[in-house]
Amino acid sequence: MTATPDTTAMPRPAAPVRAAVPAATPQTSTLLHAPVIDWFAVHARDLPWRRPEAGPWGVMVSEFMLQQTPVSRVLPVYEEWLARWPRPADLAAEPPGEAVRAWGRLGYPRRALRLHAAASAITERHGGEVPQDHARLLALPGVGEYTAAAVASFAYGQRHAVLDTNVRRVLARAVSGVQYPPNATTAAERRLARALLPEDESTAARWAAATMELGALVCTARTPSCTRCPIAAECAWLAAGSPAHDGPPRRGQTYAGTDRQVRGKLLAVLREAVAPVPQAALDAVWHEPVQRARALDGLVADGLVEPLADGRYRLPLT
DNA sequence: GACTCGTGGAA
DNA sequence: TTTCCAAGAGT
Repeated sequence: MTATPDTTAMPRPAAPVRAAVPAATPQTSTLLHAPVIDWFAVHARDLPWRRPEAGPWGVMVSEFMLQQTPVSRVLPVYEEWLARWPRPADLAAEPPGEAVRAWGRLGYPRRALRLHAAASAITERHGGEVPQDHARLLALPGVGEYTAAAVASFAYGQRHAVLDTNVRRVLARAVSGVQYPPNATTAAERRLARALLPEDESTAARWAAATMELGALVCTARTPSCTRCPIAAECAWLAAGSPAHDGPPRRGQTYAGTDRQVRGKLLAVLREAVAPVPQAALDAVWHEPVQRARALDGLVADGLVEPLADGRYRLPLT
């Protein structure tokens, strides 16, 4: 286990005091790796994007769809998507509006637009092959720190810290001894995740998938099944008596009455329509004209909706 | 860092 | 019924 420097600029006077995170010693790592990886070997779900035939493109599509959306709702859309667009170039060859339509009700439809844009970039810049390099993945539209690491790790077997909400929760409990991680990912969490990463590349990739799956199936947000947990004996949170979360409340998301709800209703009309939609059809989805106009303007600004010269609207052709 | 951005199922 | 929350990214 190599100690990773946590700063790139070495001379730094008055380094900030770090939170008292339990040291991720080599002993801690080796203690956790085997149980979690062995558990994964037995309990991993048979998800289509984990099968060899999915390939890097399948992995990437699944990662886009799974951003803030549960597996159960992604499954059918994923299958249709890969059947229709088996390669990035297939998707890039169609208008972005078709991606938005096929996205259906997965939510956050800008992800569909970004996946289409990513497919175009892959086609143009990478010869139609999903890049392997983390930096090149990160440069694609809609690919952030998590997704770049996930594709590099799951599709190409590389060694990366894959920090999603599941992994963050597992580490918060097992190592840091708290019920929930902070609202936003911190530098301390990244340090911890990197320190816990197995040295061996393929082991690291399995560790990433295994910790994620553990968080999804056992170490869940609401009612974790600690009796089924392979590392219950090592869990700092359990050892501390499963103390309740303290600190600021985790942000709830109100939805009713927001612009997001209005945008969703507007876009739903356009997804179902086979021809451009007249203004009146959009006016019918929301009573309040100011908010309705703001939502529609936002959709146009985002490139999710295309206004026509005759006053009608449609999903974007370009 | 704080916000915004959809949707629907489960507790 | 209301609340929570689900493999985040971009601004």
